[in-house]
Amino acid sequence: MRASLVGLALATQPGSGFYLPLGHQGEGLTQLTLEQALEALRRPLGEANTPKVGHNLKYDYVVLKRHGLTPAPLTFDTMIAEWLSNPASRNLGLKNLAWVRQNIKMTPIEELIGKGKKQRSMADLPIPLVAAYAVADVEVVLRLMPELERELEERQAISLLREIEMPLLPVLAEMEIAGVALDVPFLQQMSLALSERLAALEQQVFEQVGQPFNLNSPQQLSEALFKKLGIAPPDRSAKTATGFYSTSADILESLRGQHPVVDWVLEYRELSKLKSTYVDALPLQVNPLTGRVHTSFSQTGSVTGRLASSDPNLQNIPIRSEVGRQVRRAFIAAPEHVLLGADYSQIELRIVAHMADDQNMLAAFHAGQDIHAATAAAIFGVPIESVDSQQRRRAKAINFGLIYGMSPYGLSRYADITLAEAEDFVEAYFRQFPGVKAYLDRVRRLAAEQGYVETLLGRRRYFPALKHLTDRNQRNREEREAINAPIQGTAADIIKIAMVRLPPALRSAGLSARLILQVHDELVLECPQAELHPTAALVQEVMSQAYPLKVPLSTDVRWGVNWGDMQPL
DNA sequence: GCCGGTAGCCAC
DNA sequence: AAACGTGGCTACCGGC
Repeated sequence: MRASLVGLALATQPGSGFYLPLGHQGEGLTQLTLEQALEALRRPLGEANTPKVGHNLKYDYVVLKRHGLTPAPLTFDTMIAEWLSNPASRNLGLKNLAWVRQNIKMTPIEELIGKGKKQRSMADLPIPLVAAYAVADVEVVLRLMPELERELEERQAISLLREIEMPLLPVLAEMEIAGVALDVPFLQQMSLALSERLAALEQQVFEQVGQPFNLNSPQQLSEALFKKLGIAPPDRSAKTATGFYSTSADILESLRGQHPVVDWVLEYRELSKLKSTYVDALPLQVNPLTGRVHTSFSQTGSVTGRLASSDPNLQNIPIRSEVGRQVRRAFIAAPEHVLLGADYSQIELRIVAHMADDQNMLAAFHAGQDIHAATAAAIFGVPIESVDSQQRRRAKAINFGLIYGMSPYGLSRYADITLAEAEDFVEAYFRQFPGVKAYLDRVRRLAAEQGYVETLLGRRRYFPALKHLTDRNQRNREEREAINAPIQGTAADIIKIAMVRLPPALRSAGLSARLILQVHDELVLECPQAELHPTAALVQEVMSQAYPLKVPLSTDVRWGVNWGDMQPL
């Protein structure tokens, strides 16, 4: 969203490439103005009978779209293809890919523009140099494509590419371009208030410790707490790799009540995290041209099929604490618009119920029950109406643990219960949900035997070494990853289908809402106020019907003028 | 000044 | 802090 167009390299086959210099400093375009050149490109770049392929096409799409050009149809992206073939690939960059797959040594970009402070723009280089570099890029893509296509067919991933990932690409690009509005004065006011509170907390801590130090330094804080104040570390082994006693929130929580500074440090940590990561950082990310924040969605950034968001990451905006929720209130709708949020309810557990074909779990979802309460009722042997909050909380921990490939040990830690209790709960759980038990055993076996696991739509994650692993820790870790991947990945598949279908569905219905964010199980749209109800109904329909399971895909919709205060529809 | 590792923590 | 999955960002800190 910040780049400008310097030139365009195109090729129809290896050896045919050419380069159009469009934005070089004082050179090029001797015959045409930039506007004329862009106008001449408009039709061929959009020509339906001429498929476009490339590497990291979302980047090209965003830059071209900002210059008034919409490349289409986009049929093959070698970066996405490599990632689909192996989501753990470390060769997603074109230069790496060319080397490992074609033995082609490509010139690193630093060799042209340098790096660090002295880095220059492509626009400042001689045109022939840039032309050679850019043409190599497009020709290598054409050389890589047939091999990747064959491999995807072999691995039965070609339909994932054609039906999901390639259609998703322009959807993500449009979301990035749309961006989201931010209430900067609101955040600035918040920043001042946080500064005051942080300074007060810091003073209180310094007075207790007897001297000032850098409260943001875990090492200095460790010294202060466990040496100067003589607080007893809860566990001799709780030292970090650097030899200091850990000061993590977990540890500090367990020390509450032992010394007043502990509460102050915890509050300081919470507030300084929010201030530095969100309150102060987000306003700096507002694009001066659009006045909005444009995240970058990485389509190849996870091993499970999820998206990742960066610069800034808008998939980890706080919500759980009250001050955190305040940050979310800074994300606002444009004038005359509202934000529409739609999220899948318990999608991962529904996927487990479906894939495990567990009759008890399927029945709970069919009955529309609160799944954690229903789980508690099952494992504690009480009627669902008499499940208390502690039972529900423990059942919820087990359900989460299930998705993460839990061990009783991990559960005991997370749910704050003894190991023996955790073992009892897990045993009761599997007795009540035998289909789930059988499913987990099956996934572990398949991961080892065939060397991969896959989602309902065939997205694979490979575990080539699992069969031979003798290291217990390593083996258990890979088994947990193998259990989690099909669950998390199927949820990712499903919301991607909804995202691909939503824009044409909105267009057909004559509605002008735009997708602006995706947060794994949630979509956020910016919607004209007057169109809220029909849009909400359509979004709910498209999401719920994206991929029919044995249980309904329940979708909750909410709206608000900001992302922090949303009310159900 | 740049880079990478570490500690810690935000989200789903 | 850890044998419970997937990510990204900030501050610190030491090396170059």
